[in-house]
Amino acid sequence: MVYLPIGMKPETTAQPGRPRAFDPDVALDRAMHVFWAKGYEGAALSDLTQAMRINRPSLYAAFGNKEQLFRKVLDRYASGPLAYFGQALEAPKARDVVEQILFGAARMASDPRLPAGCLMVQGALACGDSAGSVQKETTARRAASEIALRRRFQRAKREGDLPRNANPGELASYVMTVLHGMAVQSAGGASRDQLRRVAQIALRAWPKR
Amino acid sequence: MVYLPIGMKPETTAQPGRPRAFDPDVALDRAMHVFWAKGYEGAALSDLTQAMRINRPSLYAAFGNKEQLFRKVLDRYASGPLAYFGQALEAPKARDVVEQILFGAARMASDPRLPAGCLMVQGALACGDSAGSVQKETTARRAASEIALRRRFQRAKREGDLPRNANPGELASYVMTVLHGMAVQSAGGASRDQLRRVAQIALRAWPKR
DNA sequence: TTCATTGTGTATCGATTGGTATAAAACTCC
DNA sequence: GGAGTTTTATACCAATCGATACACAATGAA
Repeated sequence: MVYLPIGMKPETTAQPGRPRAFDPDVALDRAMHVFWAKGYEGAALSDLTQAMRINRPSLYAAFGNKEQLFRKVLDRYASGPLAYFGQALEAPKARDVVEQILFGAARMASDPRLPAGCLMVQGALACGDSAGSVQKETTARRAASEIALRRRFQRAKREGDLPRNANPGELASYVMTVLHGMAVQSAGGASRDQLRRVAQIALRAWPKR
Repeated sequence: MVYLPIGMKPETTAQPGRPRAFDPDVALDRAMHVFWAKGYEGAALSDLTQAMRINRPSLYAAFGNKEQLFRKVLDRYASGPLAYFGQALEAPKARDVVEQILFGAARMASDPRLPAGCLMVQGALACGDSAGSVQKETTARRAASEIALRRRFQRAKREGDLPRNANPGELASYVMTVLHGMAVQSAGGASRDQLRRVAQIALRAWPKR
């Protein structure tokens, strides 16, 4: 164990050996775009290395293998394009949470700088046996988001922010359903305005206070 | 051109050559299950031939190639498991149409005899370049369903079945969004009851007459 | 400089992919 | 019983898949 000087990141300490010629975060972003657009199975290693502008051995040395790279991409996706979801959970009212999630999805899914749809949905929705592990991973992350949303609605119910007969689990499942449906619509070419109109209609199902 | 005897199907006429040892429709059903569970790219030819219980040359002789087999599977899917959609369009009221679509989806997506989710959604949502053609096909079919639904709502509006300020296009887009979202939820393991509760909530957004 | 260490680039690995060539088997027609 | 025709079964094809071996380049430490 080496104790690093305070305030000095491990990445910036001088390491012996040849320094890498690429920024891992930039490479991850490029890999994210490929997985996002083509899915886990549809993204060939040649597609990834070409987009990441690194050679194959560099990819394996820096990220392990294709599956581990995908998991790192999922982390980066969650803390990047999907960050609006976690922020939405902090909105003061449950209704605001839902609005921010649905309109945030409409904004992200139609960002011209990003591929259409949602990586958590189309990354590995249905795939062969060799990708079963990453399929479970994306499924688990979607389920985790739904649980977080349910907990948020449970809190809202305690705070009198939702009617006493409201069912937080069902409401969370409904919001996630609309969210995932918007991802499919986006993958099918839906525009930002179309997605926003869908979000507007979906909000009409929200229980009156 | 050969004129066949009246009332005699071409398939039942005696053909020269060795008769095929399998029922093409049964084989198609089995192929449908594979594509449905694994997606177009995730379904290897070895998976297909094993499930269809035919050899590779028989598959190519009977169905062309993998892509043409997938398209034939899509046709069979539309006229089989997805038949409830077309029937729902014939319901007398727009509200009944939506109910039949959403609850029909809940029933189909959780049929234990069928794979989870929806083939039109997870068959080729995001895939590599080689599958771009089938991706366009599934996208086009989803869009065609939305258009059919919009036309049905336009008719409902003319019939006074929907308020004058209702927007058939937006309503159709909303219903398709919920439908596709339910497919994702089903692929993630949602039960029939969960899907039905989601459908119930989604219906609360429907405009009052 | 010299050594140790790490990243880069090329070339390749075995396995699997979608797709066929070929010959035997099973039928109809003559 | 052949002749002609179509399907089946085995074996195989080139291409691509994810993953590496190896030699060399580029750095820090001694």
